Amino acid sequence: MRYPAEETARKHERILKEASRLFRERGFEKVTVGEIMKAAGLTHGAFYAHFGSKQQLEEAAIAYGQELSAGRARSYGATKKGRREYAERYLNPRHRDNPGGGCTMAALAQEVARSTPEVKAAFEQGLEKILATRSPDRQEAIFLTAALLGGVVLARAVQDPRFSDEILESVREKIG
Amino acid sequence: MRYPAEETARKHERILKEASRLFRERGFEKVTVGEIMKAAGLTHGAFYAHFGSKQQLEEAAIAYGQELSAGRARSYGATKKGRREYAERYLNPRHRDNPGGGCTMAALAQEVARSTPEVKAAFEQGLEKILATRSPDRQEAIFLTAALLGGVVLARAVQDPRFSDEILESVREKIG
DNA sequence: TGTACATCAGTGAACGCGCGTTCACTGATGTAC
DNA sequence: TGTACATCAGTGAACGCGCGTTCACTGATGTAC
Repeated sequence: MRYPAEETARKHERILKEASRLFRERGFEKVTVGEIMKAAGLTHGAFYAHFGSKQQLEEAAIAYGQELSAGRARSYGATKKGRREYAERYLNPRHRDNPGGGCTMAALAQEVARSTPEVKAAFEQGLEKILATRSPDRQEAIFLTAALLGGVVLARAVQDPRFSDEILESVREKIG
Repeated sequence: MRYPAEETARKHERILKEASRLFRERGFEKVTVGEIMKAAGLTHGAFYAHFGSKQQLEEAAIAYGQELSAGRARSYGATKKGRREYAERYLNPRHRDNPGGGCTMAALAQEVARSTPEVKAAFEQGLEKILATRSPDRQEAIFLTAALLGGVVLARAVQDPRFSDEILESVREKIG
């Protein structure tokens, strides 16, 4: 049956939000269209009224997730203090243990690297926004982003929790 | 039919090598057992004479890839010069454009993070070896590894080649 | 303002493909005697 | 040293499951008059 336009828009947003979260938690491949729709409170068939394909959803979810990150990003100028605060928030066990609520790049950058030009473009556009927000010193912003990302990615990939903590702390101290 | 033990060992090694390369190029999920076996010059059915499952091959391939990296790693002490040389080799367009021949962590760390404890343990063991080889200053080694990794991961995930080069250069300069 | 009809988001069954895995079979190797 | 037989890596067909996608159908919404 037909639904009010406003309600449809809300559902569309919900699909995006849940897809973004699930993709960050488990990666594109390990999340099914059915799961996403279930998380959004719908059945899988309705998916194609909102997105042309899973591929296109991935694109939209990356854009959505990067937009979230850009919204959370704060300028810290290029001061030591600002940078340290940034690092403490990012290189944090809470962030490490909650990829679904965390940075899209730290969760999906490698899958994006192997994906379509469209997905990479969405990632890139978001990254540009995040860099611009973080610092007027572009080189500094790029370096900080790479180091933070690398720290969280490594911390998530190891098995021993103490080693993982050590990685977060080491990168934090060297940055700060 | 039965084959000489030595030949079987060579084939086993070939499967591992090709799996490691293909996984780095395209990720675990996008490479099939059939493709790996074809690359190794065999048919897919023979796979289960060498490995218990695709999962177990992933584990072995991570260990294999990390071993390769550890073998390539060189100690640079904690000197500026050594560090700069390291960064120049790692944060390099050639490395960026050749994931199949490059660092396993830069290609697969995020998939490892979502994988089994066994795969993460194999990753971790390799990382420990690489850290020990790189520098006696452990904190320094961890930081350098994170920054290098983050730089290559970001450079691979963006669409614009000039932006990608800029990322490599920025991280290189800030490290050096 | 009321009526007739077109629209379209949503449901759930079904389709078809690809993939990991299994299996019957082969035949040279390696071993027991 | 020779003979008989068990072993087992490899082949290629087949299986079965899960997934993305399609489709006939529903019925309230929104629109035309």
